[in-house]
Amino acid sequence: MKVSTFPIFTLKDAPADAEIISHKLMIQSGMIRKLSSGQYSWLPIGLKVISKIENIIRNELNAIGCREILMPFIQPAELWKESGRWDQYGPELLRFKDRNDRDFCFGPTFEEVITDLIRNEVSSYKQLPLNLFQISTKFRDEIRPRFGVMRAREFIMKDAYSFHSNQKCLDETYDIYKLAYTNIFKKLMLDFTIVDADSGNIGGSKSNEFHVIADTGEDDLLLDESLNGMNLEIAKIKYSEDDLNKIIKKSGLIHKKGIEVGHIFKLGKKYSESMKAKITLKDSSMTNIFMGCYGIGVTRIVAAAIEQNHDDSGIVWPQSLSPFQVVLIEIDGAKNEQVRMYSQKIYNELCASNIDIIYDDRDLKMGSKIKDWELLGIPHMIIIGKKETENNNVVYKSRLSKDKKEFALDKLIEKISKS
RNA sequence: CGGGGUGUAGCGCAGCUUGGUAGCGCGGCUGGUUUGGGACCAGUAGGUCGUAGGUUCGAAUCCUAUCACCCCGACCA
Repeated sequence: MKVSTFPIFTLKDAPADAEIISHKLMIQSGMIRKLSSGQYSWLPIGLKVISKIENIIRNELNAIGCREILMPFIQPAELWKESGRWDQYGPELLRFKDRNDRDFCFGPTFEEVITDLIRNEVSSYKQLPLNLFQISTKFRDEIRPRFGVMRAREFIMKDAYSFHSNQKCLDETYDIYKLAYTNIFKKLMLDFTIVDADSGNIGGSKSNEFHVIADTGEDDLLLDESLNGMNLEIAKIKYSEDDLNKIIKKSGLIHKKGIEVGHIFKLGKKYSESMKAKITLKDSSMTNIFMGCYGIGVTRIVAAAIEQNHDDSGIVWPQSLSPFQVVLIEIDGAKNEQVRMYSQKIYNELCASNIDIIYDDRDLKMGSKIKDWELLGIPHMIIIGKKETENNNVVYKSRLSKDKKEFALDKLIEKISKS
C-alpha cells in the first residue's frame, strides 16, 4: 500500500475529550473518529487492525470445526418474548417499532436468533454437534459509554454457539473452546488470564472470562501466584464478603484490574427449553438441545492491546496486530526522481517477498513522517533518501529503539521475515 | 439517574470575574527560500462564540431553559 491511496489521519495534538491512553492514541493516530457517545467510525488503518484480529479468531475457530455465518443485526421482539428476555433485559436493549408498529430491537447478543435458526434446521442427534460463529456489530445501550471503544454502545463482537445432544459433549466442547481462546489470545500476543465468572444476563451454568491485564481495566480480578483466579462477583460469593479489600485479606489472593475481552458460557438448555429447540435421540426419545456460547470483543481487543503496548511516542503494536509489518519512508521522493524510483523498487521487492508494507509517499519532511509512524506503532521502519539511493542500501529502524542501521536489501528482508 | 466539568476556526486553547461586536498556537491554501527527527518568510481563507429565549442602547461575557460531550458513581460483556 501507498499512503497516497491508503489515507492516514494523524493528529498533532492528543484529543481533549479522551482520558485513557488507548482512547487518546486511537484518535490521535487516526484509527477511529467519534460519531456520538459510544459510537465510532473506523478509518482504514484502524479497520486493518480489526481485520488482523478477526483473521486470527477465524483461523483458530475454523481449526476446531466452527463455521462462520452472519445473522441480522435487527431482531424481531417475538423471539425475545419467547425466551423471556424482552422483559428481563432492561433498557440496555434498544427497542423500536417498524412502520407496521411491530417491535424490534438492535441485537446485543444472538442466542434467540441462532436458537430459532437451529431449531428449524436440526431435528436429530445425528446432526449434532454443531458449531457456528459470526463476527458482527452488536448494540448495547450502555448506561454510560466510556473510554472510546473500550465500553462502546456499538461494537464488533465475535459470538460462537455450540449445539449438542448431551451434557458430556457440551462439557468437552466447552474445554475445546477454552483452549482455542487461549490460543487466540496467545497469537494476539496479549498478557491475559482466565478467571471463573458469573454467567450474568446470558444465563447458563458455568462460565469463564478472559481478561487482558491492565491498570485501566474496569473489572476486579482476584488471582493466585500463577495469575489464575476469579472475578469479583464470584469472589464475593465464595468468601461471603462484599468489600474488595476484606476479600483480598481473607483470601490472600492478588488483586489485578482486567479488561474483559472474552467470555465463554455453558448455556445448557436455557434457550432450547424456552424456545423449544428439540431433537430426537438414538432411543427415539426427545430432548432439548444442549448449548454453549462463546464471545470475544473484537473492537475492545484493539483498545486493550494499546493499553498494554505503548510508550511516549505512541502505539507499539505487537507483531500480530500491527496494521502493517513495515513502513517505508522516502525522503524528498516527491522532488528527487532517483529517490522515488529507488523507493518504488524497494517497495516492489518487499511486496514480492510477501511483506505487508506501507510506503509513505507523501510530500512531507522526514521528521513528520517518522513521528506519524512512531505514533502508529509500526514495528519496522525503512528510510530511503539520497544517501541510500546512491549506496544501494536502506536505513532500518525498529519501533523499539531510537538508533538506525544500514542494511543491504536482502539482509533486511531476512531480518524482517525472521522477527 | 445523582454528582462534577466542558462547549469560542479543522485540532489545542485564551477572552467571560469587571458587557462595547472575537484572538493565539498548530493545521489549510498561494508564492518563495529550505530539506537526514514535526523548517522559515510573506500573503490568504476559515467562526450566526452548542442551541433557544431573556436583561441591555449594546451579550462570547449577565440570567433562564435546553442539547451535546467528558469524568466519578450506580449498572453491565
